[in-house]
Amino acid sequence: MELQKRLDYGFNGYQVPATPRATRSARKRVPFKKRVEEKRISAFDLLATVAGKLLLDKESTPVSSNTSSAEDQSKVEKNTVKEERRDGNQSSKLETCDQYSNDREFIVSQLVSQTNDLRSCNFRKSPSLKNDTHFGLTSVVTTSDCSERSGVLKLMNGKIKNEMGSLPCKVETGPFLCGASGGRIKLEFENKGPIHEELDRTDKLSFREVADTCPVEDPVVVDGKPPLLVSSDSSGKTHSYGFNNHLGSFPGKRDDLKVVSRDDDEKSSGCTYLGPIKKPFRPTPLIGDRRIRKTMTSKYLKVAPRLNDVTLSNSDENLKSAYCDRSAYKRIRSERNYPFKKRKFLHYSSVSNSDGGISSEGISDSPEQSINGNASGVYPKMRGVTGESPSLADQRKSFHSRDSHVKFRIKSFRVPELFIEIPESATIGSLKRTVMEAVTAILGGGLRIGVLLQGKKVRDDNKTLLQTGISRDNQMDALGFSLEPNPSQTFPSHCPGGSPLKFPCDTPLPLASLQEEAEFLLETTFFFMSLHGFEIRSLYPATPGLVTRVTRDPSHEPHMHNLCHFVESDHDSAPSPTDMSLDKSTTDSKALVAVPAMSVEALDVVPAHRKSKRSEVVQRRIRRPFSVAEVEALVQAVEKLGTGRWRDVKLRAFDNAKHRTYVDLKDKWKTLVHTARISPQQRRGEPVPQGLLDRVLTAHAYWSQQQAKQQLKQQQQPESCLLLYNSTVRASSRSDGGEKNFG
DNA sequence: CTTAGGG
DNA sequence: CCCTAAG
Repeated sequence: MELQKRLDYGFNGYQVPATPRATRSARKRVPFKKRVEEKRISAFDLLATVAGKLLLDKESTPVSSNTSSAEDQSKVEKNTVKEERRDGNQSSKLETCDQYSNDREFIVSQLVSQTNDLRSCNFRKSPSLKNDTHFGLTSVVTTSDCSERSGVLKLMNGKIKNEMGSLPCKVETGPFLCGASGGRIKLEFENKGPIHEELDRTDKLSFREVADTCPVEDPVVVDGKPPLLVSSDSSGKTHSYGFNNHLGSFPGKRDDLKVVSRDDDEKSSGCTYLGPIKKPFRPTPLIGDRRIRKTMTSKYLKVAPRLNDVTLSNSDENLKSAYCDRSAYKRIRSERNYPFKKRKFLHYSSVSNSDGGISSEGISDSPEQSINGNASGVYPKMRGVTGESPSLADQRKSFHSRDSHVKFRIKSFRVPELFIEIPESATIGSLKRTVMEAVTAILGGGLRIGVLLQGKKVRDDNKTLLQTGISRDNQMDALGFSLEPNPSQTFPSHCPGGSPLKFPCDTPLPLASLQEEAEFLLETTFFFMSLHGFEIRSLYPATPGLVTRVTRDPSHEPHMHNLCHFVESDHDSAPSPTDMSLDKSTTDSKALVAVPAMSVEALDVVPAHRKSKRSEVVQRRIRRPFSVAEVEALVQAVEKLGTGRWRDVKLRAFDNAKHRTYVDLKDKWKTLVHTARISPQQRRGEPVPQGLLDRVLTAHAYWSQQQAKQQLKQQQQPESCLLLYNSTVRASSRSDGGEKNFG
């Protein structure tokens, strides 16, 4: 047999399209690699910055001036990414962070699979599935050895757990403080190991909160179940005030979501957010691409504000805003089809409405505010000493008496809930990327920190912690932090029809750089993730400093592998992502689109001018050489239909081959012709029977001739056309129906 | 969306 | 297999 030569254009792999058409159109054309160049690392800086902000070290001398005077430096020691899935009615974590030794937790996201999505992967169906995304940052004060951190990505039972390794970076947070500015804020993040200075302090307490749990005092907690777990540091040496911040899950309106119907267990968990979304993450509107324009119909991840969440709050404003959001959302959806492909960018949804959408004034006092923040989990709560042991309390007291420093420890921020819709046939790589994108969108919009005290937003940045009362024990429980969209990123001008939406503009806190940082945050994060579970590292240019620090944890591979196998099994035996782990191709974004719930307005509002297209991680489809059988089918179809009707060929012979588009078939034919013309020795790949190749040449010659005649026909006068036509019919013994039959 | 072609 | 211009 002769070897078939394969034309190799140098691509390493492709992703398998879930749906040929949609997939194809959804595919990104811009190499992710090109876009993810410059500021990868800065993303982590942002992370560190955010975390750093929350790690406050108040000094005895209050500064009346602006917070800008404060100098912050932080080193990020560790970052852990986790994705957790909650079980339907039980707001229990399916999987708790097994490594709390890691001070820094980055809980990324949860996946919601829809009815028809990834069933084979054991994903729960949307209705019963509740997903929460957590984005947590924790300062490092642990004695555990963090020098070597390995990122881990686990995907099991619809749950992706990723633990990131070290994220080394130093961040200087200038002007902005976390709400209370009077004091000087010192940010300290250690890259390696524990911060020794703090280890010895006995006046610190560390608290850990279960990811899904909500603050006890949280108004939203309907069941009254205390979600918060308080734990002292196991090391016994490190004591600090720790708290978890939760960005409430983004409320998505069920009606609007085709994807997932959510359960109400969130209420019990008290982590739902109802505020309007103000800040959209800038979408990547590649509006210019006509192809993508139409494609966005069904495949995408949606995150929408939940109406029912709104009901939790009493405030008319909230309801109103929610309503507005909803209508806005509808409007958007109806009027706009966002290109599926382009929807790489999830819109950043704002966690708090306090800044803008709602009247800025009444918010702080309104009951719903607290409800929102607490219940929705939007506002991270600083865990108080609830249930703290006497000794601990004493320690803390002594601490306070000793000096006026207040230590904050933020265990994590919760990322808003994500909804992801992905075709059953989607690859694991697609799933990964989808999650990635969703998280990226949320985190990439630029963040700022909001401080909540007793459910009220502390707007005066110049107040000292002391003045605010944050330093008092009784206030600690009521202290919360929120991640909020950066106001500066909103672009009112982009609002459709002079959008009714208002954007926060009260706080100039965010640094321009912060936004930038935010954009790269996830990107960078995923860089690390890619080293582990996501296997997308090839997409990112190596970042020596970072890369070297992260080690791959093989133990996590199995999960991914299994899933991959599952998904891939539907198709031909394409190499599973695992197999191609080192390859560039891993993710398939075609059928996947992520749409942040809060981003409804964001879509309208957000400009896409951002240079960052980092989320466009779309990779090539996985390469799937044609089998002899396929070639046979192709040849047969082409013999019948000719070389100019690839769509028909597709329909005729590859209708059920989802991964073969007509373009693919056309390309294959091209290569077949080429193969047939070259010597057998030059051919590569699976040998194609010579007989088949002969037919290829024959058919190609025939149809080429036909094509030429066609053109001649058109150029010449009608008469000659008829003549030509007649002669052609005779010569080629056409079959009826205009299809050619080759013996 | 399809074709046709270059990469 | 990707990307795009054209229709």
